[in-house]
Amino acid sequence: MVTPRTIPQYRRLYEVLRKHILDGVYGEGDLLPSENELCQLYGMTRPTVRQALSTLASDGLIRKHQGKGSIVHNLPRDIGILSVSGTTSAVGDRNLKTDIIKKPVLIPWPHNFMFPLSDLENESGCIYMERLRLLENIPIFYDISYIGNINLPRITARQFENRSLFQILRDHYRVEIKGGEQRIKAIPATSKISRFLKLKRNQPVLHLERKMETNVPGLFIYSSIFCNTEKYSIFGRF
Amino acid sequence: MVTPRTIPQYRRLYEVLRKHILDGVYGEGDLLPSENELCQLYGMTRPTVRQALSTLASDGLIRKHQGKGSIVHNLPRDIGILSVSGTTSAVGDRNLKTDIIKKPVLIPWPHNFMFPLSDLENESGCIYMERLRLLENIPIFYDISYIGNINLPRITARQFENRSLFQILRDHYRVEIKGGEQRIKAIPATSKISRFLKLKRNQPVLHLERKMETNVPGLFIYSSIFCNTEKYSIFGRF
DNA sequence: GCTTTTCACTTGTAAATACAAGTTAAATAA
DNA sequence: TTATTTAACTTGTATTTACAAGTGAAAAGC
Repeated sequence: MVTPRTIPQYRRLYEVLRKHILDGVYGEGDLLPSENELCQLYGMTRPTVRQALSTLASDGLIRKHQGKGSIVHNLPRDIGILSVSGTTSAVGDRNLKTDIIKKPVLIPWPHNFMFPLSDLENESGCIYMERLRLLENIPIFYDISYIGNINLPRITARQFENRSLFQILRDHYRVEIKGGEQRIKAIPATSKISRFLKLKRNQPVLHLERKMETNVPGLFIYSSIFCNTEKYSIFGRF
Repeated sequence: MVTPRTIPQYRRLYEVLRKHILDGVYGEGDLLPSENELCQLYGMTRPTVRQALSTLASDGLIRKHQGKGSIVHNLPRDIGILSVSGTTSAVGDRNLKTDIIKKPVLIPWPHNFMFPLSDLENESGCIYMERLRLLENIPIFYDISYIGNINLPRITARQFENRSLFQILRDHYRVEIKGGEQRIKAIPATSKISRFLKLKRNQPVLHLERKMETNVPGLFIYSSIFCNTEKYSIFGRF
């Protein structure tokens, strides 16, 4: 399997600090312990600590200032699906409910798929599902997912209501998202989309087409997401 | 001054490799020289080389594979303003023309500005300008910029037609973009926007509100960008 | 001919060390 | 008291060294 037997030290420290920030142990504007202090606290050397901190910085959770230190930033209050970086999808899971529109089924890939496919992907078909994600009972995302049918036994039998797709992939199949690419457009709502997102016909909708890379070679996850941005914005860092 | 007297080695290597990739010296799918080879070629050590490569990887220009090497990815064919990361705005400068709608002027900040402002910013006002950016003579971006009026002498007198705003800030004021945050929405085109972007009224338009941080403390650059995504998509990596 | 093993090469992780450069506050001098 | 200098912090850059782990092709064995 592709499972790393041991999680790297810098990764562990990253997870710990990330949790502390999100849990509020370190609040907005606080200074993190200095790199040397972290070395002592967690028994690592500075390059290792710095590797963890630089990941936090690229997540936008901290800001580094030469001579001062690392300052907690933690501001994402809008919807943040743009950054699936790190470990979890960045949406605050609090009030996000997921409705399954179409349960996962194994089908051939659609013709003229939004991204080019490899031969292996084409041969093995894809697992298709549709979900609706609601924030405070308002439908926000209409999410169509395509998962390459590569080494994911019994995935169509799983329950996707409560846990997120990525959580299941991580816990049961050790699949992690490493990164990806996306295209963003503003389009008028089709009748289908307006029905799901409870919008008027032709109202502007954000359309995201995403290709996500995983730690499993050859396995990609694709999403076509339609997003009602009337009340909420998509938030991102760069 | 905030000027680094010497550009770090890893930065120089990053710029060189980036240029080579964008110029096609290394093509899509090619293997970059191995880290050890780059060490020899440029007279650096491996950590330094790796620092350059990891920046390229996060730009999405290469993909690293343990045991194999660094593979050139270079696929951004869509418009890539989402990632101002690195040195230049990521739009291919080839066919991108810029029209000045409103020349830069010093004004007070608008009421109810899209981002909260510091006291210092509020006191000193902002430099305001409007630009229209055309791709193959089709208006794509209607860009409203607000620059904190902090230590940028004579900026309102400069020519913004040819060089990009960020280029001028970098060359003349040594201001570099370090990162930022943004909100994205799909909105119906107002009459003003539809006029500039040559669209029908109420047609969906992508709206980006961005706050960019610089290497100058207290200096932020804000943009409100309206984007015609009928023909082109916004492209991004994560 | 075919499979298996080995080996050389790649990137990944980690330590120990050194100095440069920005920041802040205490100590010093006017 | 006020302004300046110093010193003790911080992160940034860079070298050197070592071993782990993934990849792929050549070599060895069947």
